[in-house]
Amino acid sequence: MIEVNAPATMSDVARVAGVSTATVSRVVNGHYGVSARTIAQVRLAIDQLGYESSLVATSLRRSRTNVLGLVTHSFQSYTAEVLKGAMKALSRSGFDLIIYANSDLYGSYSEGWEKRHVARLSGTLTDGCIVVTPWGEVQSRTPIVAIDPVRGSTAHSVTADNLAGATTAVEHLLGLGHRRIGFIAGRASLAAAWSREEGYRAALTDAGIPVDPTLIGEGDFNPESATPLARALLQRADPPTAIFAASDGMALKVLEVAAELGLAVPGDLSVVGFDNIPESALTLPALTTVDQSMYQLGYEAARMLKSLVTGEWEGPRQVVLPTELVVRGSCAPPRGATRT
Amino acid sequence: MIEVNAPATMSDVARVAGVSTATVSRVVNGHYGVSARTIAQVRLAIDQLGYESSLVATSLRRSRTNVLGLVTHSFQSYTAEVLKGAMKALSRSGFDLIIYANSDLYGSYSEGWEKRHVARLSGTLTDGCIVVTPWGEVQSRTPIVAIDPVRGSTAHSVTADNLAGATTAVEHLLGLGHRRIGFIAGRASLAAAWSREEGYRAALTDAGIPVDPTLIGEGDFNPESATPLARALLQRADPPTAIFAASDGMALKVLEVAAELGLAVPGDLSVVGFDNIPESALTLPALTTVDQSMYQLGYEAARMLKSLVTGEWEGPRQVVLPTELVVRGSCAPPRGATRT
DNA sequence: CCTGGAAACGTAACCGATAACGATTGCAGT
DNA sequence: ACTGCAATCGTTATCGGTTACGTTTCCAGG
Repeated sequence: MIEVNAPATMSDVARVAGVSTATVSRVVNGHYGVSARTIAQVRLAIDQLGYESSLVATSLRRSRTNVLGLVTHSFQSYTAEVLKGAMKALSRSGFDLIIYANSDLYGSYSEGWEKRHVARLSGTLTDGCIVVTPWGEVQSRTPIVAIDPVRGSTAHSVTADNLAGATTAVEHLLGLGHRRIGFIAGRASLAAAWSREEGYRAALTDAGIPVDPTLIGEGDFNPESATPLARALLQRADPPTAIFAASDGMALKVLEVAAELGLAVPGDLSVVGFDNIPESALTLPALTTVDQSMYQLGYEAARMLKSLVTGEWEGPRQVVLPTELVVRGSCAPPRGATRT
Repeated sequence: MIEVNAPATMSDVARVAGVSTATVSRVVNGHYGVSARTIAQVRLAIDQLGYESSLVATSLRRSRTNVLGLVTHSFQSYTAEVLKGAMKALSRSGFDLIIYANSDLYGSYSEGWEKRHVARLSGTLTDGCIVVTPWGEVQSRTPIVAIDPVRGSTAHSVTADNLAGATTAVEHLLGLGHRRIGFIAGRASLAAAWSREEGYRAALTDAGIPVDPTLIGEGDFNPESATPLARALLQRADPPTAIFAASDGMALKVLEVAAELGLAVPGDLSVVGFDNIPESALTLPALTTVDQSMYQLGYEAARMLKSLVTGEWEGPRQVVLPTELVVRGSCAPPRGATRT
């Protein structure tokens, strides 16, 4: 293999092999209609020049590119899990994955980021896109699969069973004897946030406890949003004995506020989160939370998108994956209560 | 904004605005030579059609694309840290980031993956690439920055101060009174592995302790490689009282083997790792290790690559970042020894 | 009124690859 | 030798933009 300065192009290969670019293209793509001798010549030239076909040129010309895109608002620890799962689903499938992050939009909280990202990719580069936690509906000429879609979306999506997970979490607190349970909600437009709140309401209602709207704080999944809400809940004359937060990030902030106010966890206050991010195992006490496997979400999303692109998807438009309660140290019976 | 099925192309905009595509291009790219009235017309058409320029077409024609690439062998939890750091360095710089993962190569341990990935991107899509832990030298027409390069590489790179980190780790063990310290090495071709072994040797030599080659196991950073090596070390007639592993992944396997052999950590055996991956804080006992900030590595690599592309890089070819010893519970003085 | 030159804009080649189509070759059958 | 049909291969238009270059417009100055 000869290392050249400028990367070899298809016409370089064609010149060296003494054929036309069309023939090189046919060899590269395994099309019919090339003699064995010519194939060998072209292969040789390709090896000599270290030729690798340009993703860009191929994408521009072809309708199918065999590349799937993934766009995300920001990179978190769970993003790596999603990517791992997606790559597992794609391994040796012939589909490559491109993750695109725009430097202007990254980290800023501007509406419509997912549309712009997808538009940039789906013009010609990718055959379809996975969108992680979109804030709005995303449309595209090519298939889209959302992980954690917006509420009311009928588009293709993969999501955890947030309703059941939240119900289980609150039932866990109820089982410990809690009766006044606060809730810190997520970004209202997201289906995940809505389902988790529904689970909270359902568990209480099923236990015959009326839902007290003043015990619900309107967070937005952004951890910082939880701090003032937790403060407000815990400084009331009649504070809740437990708080269920719609995400681990927010639950961690609840722990911070509790420490700041001199409340012992789980002695004075029980806390439950949702997501099971790695950090929640590291706090003291470790956070009881609801696990949703981001790996699994990534895996299913990629599998679904792949089938959508090839036109062989048979499953439902919306895939729901199970969740699991992870009991750690942040919950205990309320003061002066006996375990029911 | 009208939602159309097929994404609007530049000639669509040109037709609607009643100008040529060249003029649209000039407006989009802010070039001189367009009247204010025409600019307004074109802007209007762009908004009406929801036009977004095609990354692919632009890349193909232009030499500069303002997109940087990042390629990695696999997605790990630390990969997200690298990405976070890189995006921080790139935010509002005008450079976007593309991460490319090939489904054929992913997870398989085939030589030359980094070359193929980079070739795929640098043909035309990106202005430069960050390569995370390459296994070989990577060449390209466009600038390359390696995170954790191969040994002996003179190319641009960012790496942690592995030598100092390893030295500190072993000095910590020596300070506790250990004299027979085993070492499980990493993939020999990587500079990081070599430096960590050098640090191990240097610390021992400085303490006047001869290096015993039979106490060194040849791992490859793959956690599984450590299991038989740890077993061999610990089942000797004269086992070491401490083991320093060149990565946390391997150190965690050492803990497993110790448990399997009925050895108490840190009572019977002290263990130190390297990397400070999230999991090392979760084990019982938690792993003492050397922290290298992957966030910082990603940040510096992106900053360097950006400057390299714009031609304004003034710093050294190789950037070295400090490390820090994180003392947790996996180390104690050896049995029957007093702290020196 | 005429000329010169800059500003504004269109035309067309081009980036690297693909694919429809046309041209050439080889060979079997008459 | 001639026809006919495959198999093989080259030509060329094309994907969506960018840009060198040419053309037109417009206005100031002589």
